[in-house]
Amino acid sequence: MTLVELAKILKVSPATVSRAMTRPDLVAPATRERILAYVHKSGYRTNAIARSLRKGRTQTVGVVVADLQNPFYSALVKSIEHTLSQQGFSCVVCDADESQDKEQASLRLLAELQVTGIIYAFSGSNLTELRQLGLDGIPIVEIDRASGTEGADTVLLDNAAGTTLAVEHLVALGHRRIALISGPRNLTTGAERLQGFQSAMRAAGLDGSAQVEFGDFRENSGYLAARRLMASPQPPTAVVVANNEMMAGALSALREGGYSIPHDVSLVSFDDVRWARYVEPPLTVVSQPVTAMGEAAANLMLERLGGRVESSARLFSPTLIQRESSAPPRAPAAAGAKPHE
Amino acid sequence: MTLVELAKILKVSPATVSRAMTRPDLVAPATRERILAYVHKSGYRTNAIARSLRKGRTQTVGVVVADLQNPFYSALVKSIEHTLSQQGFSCVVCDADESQDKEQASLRLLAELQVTGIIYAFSGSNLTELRQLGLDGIPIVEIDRASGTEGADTVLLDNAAGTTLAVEHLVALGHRRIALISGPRNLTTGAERLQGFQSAMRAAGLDGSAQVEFGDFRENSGYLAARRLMASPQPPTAVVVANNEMMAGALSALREGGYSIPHDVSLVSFDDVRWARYVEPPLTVVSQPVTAMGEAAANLMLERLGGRVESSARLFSPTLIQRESSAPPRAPAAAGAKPHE
DNA sequence: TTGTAAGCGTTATCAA
DNA sequence: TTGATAACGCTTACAA
Repeated sequence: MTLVELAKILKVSPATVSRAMTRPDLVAPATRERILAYVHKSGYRTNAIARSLRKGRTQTVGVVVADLQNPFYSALVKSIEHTLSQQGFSCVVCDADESQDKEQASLRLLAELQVTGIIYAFSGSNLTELRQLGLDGIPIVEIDRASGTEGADTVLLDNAAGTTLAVEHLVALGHRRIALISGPRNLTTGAERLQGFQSAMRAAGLDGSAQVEFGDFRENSGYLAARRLMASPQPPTAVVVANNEMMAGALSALREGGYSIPHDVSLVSFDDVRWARYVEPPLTVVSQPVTAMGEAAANLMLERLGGRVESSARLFSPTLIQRESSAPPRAPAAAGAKPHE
Repeated sequence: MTLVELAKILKVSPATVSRAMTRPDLVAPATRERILAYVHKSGYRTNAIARSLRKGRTQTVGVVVADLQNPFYSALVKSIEHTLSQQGFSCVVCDADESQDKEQASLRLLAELQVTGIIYAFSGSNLTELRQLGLDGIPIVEIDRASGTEGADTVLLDNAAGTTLAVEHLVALGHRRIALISGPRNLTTGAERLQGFQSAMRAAGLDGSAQVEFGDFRENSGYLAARRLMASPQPPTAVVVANNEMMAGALSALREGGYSIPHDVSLVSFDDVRWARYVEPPLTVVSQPVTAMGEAAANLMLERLGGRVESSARLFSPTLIQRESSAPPRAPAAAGAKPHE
């Protein structure tokens, strides 16, 4: 059923039917009621494709995240979808799978779909290409990870504050040999968490470069990094892990190695995902206000679409949630002390 | 940049440009190369909206799930998106939030968007309305939960086999007082898991109706159900939980109540989500082949769009993964025995 | 092999 | 207040 057919049946012009639905005030009450009644009865639904072509814009927002299965991102997407759908927007969700190729392909597809805006968590694509992808002129909200795209709104965590919180907590417990399992340096979440770690270590009079292992924010890289750390001549007494996926891997590695947590090694990770509190021991984590961040991203997008021109940046603060994976080191770890030697 | 502008610059007709991109074989090699070279250089991207309007169909599939944050569904969505995006399809993802209203609204939106098909996990909407939503004629693949919509393809788990597996495992361990935290009976996953539980109990000579508590597949209902069970005059020695969200709630309740697992009560739940193996104790679960199910759903959709007419049903089998949350009951639970009395 | 022209279902402009 | 008409950007008969 199309609008023209509807008009024919009702013996009015298509324009009138269209107006009755979108600008009811412009239509005489009697006509309006008659039209709306029939529209309702017939189950007619506007063809959004035709409308979009005519209006030159869609009611669709592209959402690109690095990994849909990471509970942090799925919570983010849920929150974004919830906020946008209430305003009549649909979300085309793309999973970049932490891969730049997939991210590029996704952005290309979104450009073709003429999405009215994009909310995305950068996975490393070459930014200059972004504009060439046909995405010029549409609002972009970057979430979690910034790409540096100019003009984009951002919804970010104060990442350095997050690792600082973690380090200070561990130092207060008496740890000196603190390691970091970091994310990639080309992502802001990787670089900033690393930087926060190192400056907090220096502030505590410790060497922040000594024990840093790099992963790719995926489970397996956390596993490997933890193994490397524990195999080193002076294994750390505490490890900070830069995201929840790598933490899962690190946990496996430590269990496999027979280490008791927090007895042999303390652990602090990012993201207060569901399982963090059910795990044994319950994890001390740096928590992000993920629902609020998703809402903020969606609202920034809505504001932009509503006409805001100047770009806006929202920075959220992490909080430390102390649980049982962090405790004082087994023996006072005097700097340079080498047990078993 | 539109196709017409492109044509003007290249001094060919729009039709030729279109053909060069979509049916290259119909264009003379020289013209074709000249066109494609410039298309590439200019960064021109087809306007999918215009194309869809003209062709009468989109390359967009609607995906509706009950709860994006439930790791089972996010894994499903990831798998679906992965498979479909490789074929050039986009996914509009909607979170029904276990609510029929939201589900209806989502389906309405998808109808307007002219999605070319819908993959969805039913949340209880009135089926007859589905057709009136303007969704008639497009392929529907139901996943996880069936609504009974005729003509729809289905990708389902053998749910009854799942609870049967759980009950048989617990009976073999010596349990007699086995309870179920069930999902809602109006969802097939709720009804079938309940039915499998009851028939397996009867097969073991036990009363399957005695201890069944109903939840809504969300965390809090699992918490409440577990509390009710443990407060009963004869608390169960083992509990089967019908999904992972309610399991999280049940776990909280049991820990709060000071019960030791599996010493005081054994636990078996559904869905081998990430945290099931990191939790203390690691959970015995009925596992679904979630990635394969997502792929199957996406492939059924692609086949349908490719022309298959007869409907197709894929049934997947659950497997039991034994971990440490299930063990023999503390004392041999002779039927009718009432310790402490 | 290429061009012309119609049309997909809306909405905006203008005229009545 | 309503209607006629053009246009959004593309694809596809059909014609040349």
